Amino acid sequence: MDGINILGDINVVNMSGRRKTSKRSAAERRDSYHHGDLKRALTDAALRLVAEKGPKGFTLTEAARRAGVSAAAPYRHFADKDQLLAAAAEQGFLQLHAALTKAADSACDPKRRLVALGRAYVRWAVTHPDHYQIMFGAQTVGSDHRGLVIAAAQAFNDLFEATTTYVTSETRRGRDPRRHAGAPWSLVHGIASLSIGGDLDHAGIHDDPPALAARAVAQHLEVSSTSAPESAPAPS
Amino acid sequence: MDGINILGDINVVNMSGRRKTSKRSAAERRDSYHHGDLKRALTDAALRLVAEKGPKGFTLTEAARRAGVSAAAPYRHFADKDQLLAAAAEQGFLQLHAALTKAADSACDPKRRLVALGRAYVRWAVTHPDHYQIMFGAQTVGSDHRGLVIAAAQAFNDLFEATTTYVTSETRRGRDPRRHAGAPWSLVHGIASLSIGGDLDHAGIHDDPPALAARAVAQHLEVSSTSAPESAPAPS
DNA sequence: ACCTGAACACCGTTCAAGT
DNA sequence: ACCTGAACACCGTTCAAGT
Repeated sequence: MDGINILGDINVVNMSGRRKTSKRSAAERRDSYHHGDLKRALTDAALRLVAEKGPKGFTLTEAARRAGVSAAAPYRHFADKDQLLAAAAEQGFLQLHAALTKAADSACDPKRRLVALGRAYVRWAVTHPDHYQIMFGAQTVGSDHRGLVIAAAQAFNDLFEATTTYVTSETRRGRDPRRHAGAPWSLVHGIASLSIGGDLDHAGIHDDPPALAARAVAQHLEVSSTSAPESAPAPS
Repeated sequence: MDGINILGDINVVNMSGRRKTSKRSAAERRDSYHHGDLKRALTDAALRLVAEKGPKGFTLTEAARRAGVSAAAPYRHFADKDQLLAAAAEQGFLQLHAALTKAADSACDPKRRLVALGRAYVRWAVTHPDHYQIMFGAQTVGSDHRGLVIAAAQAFNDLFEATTTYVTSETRRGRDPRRHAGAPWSLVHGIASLSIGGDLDHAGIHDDPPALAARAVAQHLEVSSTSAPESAPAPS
């Protein structure tokens, strides 16, 4: 096995020792009968298709074509089309979780942390619109994909934890702090969705979405606070 | 023409005078060669399909089948599948606009009005999840459907107007009040989306979504205000 | 003016057969 | 263990032909 997988790109894997260097298209990159990391190649293709043609532009056949395999090949790795999308969504939630964790570590103050999380959430969403659309297109809840549900819960839990910490530190009655997480979560998801959908732009709201999120979360936590609402906080 | 159209349901229209009362399925309701109001029957079928099987459960063929016509018949009324969805989305935005207008009239105080709008927005969304999913599934922005874009703008404008009125009445610096509409809009859209998607429920947030919206908007407008945040305002 | 029937390309999925 | 090729049902769309 002399093949080397390059994560995040189509793999040039070969069980045999042959080399073919004349062509570079996805279909030509495969030297042997076996692909090597078809699973990854397919989720990557799904992301690219969504980025190019929107959520409805993804088809299993086209993804297989781009990966250079037959239309039946994906079924060795995914039960069906939805399971492929679920796998892509899971990837997304894991990345989002990582981004949120990193943002949370950068702030000690409970309020600043929640603001940082809101900004990081929206920033990740708008820089990965293809992922984000798949994550909330394939309904996370109804999915029977175990990993997806867990990964999504982890990402959302980052917001919940920060909200809980803030609420219990600031408020006199700390009962049911989970209840207070609905608003900030909805706020950042709404900004992300409307921004990716182009609705904010179309309505004449051209603010930088992450900055808008930071401002809005800060304002929501306390009306008289933080930086002046006129000037958005500087991105980290 | 003795046929009478019943808005909001499959029509029992006939150009001829024949009657057929034995069956009641959609396919059997049509007595004559012509349907009568196929356009409406198709958008209704689309809504029902989305309600039953989710946004991906809608197919033009199945909608035609339920309306009792051939798969080719819809093309006399809509250019393609997306145009049918756009028409359904337009209906939705008109209804939402009406609901918001009604809610706005019920409150004079700028702040209470914005709160009422937020509650009405989410209430309409969660009581019409099929419509709402179509409205934000078929991306409103990129659509070449003139009526849809206008209807959507009207609905959003209800929120903008109320926000502008509030901001200029309350704030010292009233420049660019449109900018302040992004947060409340994102908030109510986020609550509506996450609620319809089942994510809020799944995360253990079982609040009544309209009440959550009212609370969150009120809190966003001013932290020390209105009714106690512990008890949700009573629905109108 | 509106609808049907047949046709075509394309997609999701299955399965026997290849490597 | 992984992939291909052929097959089938189904969907979107078109068009000539019916009422």
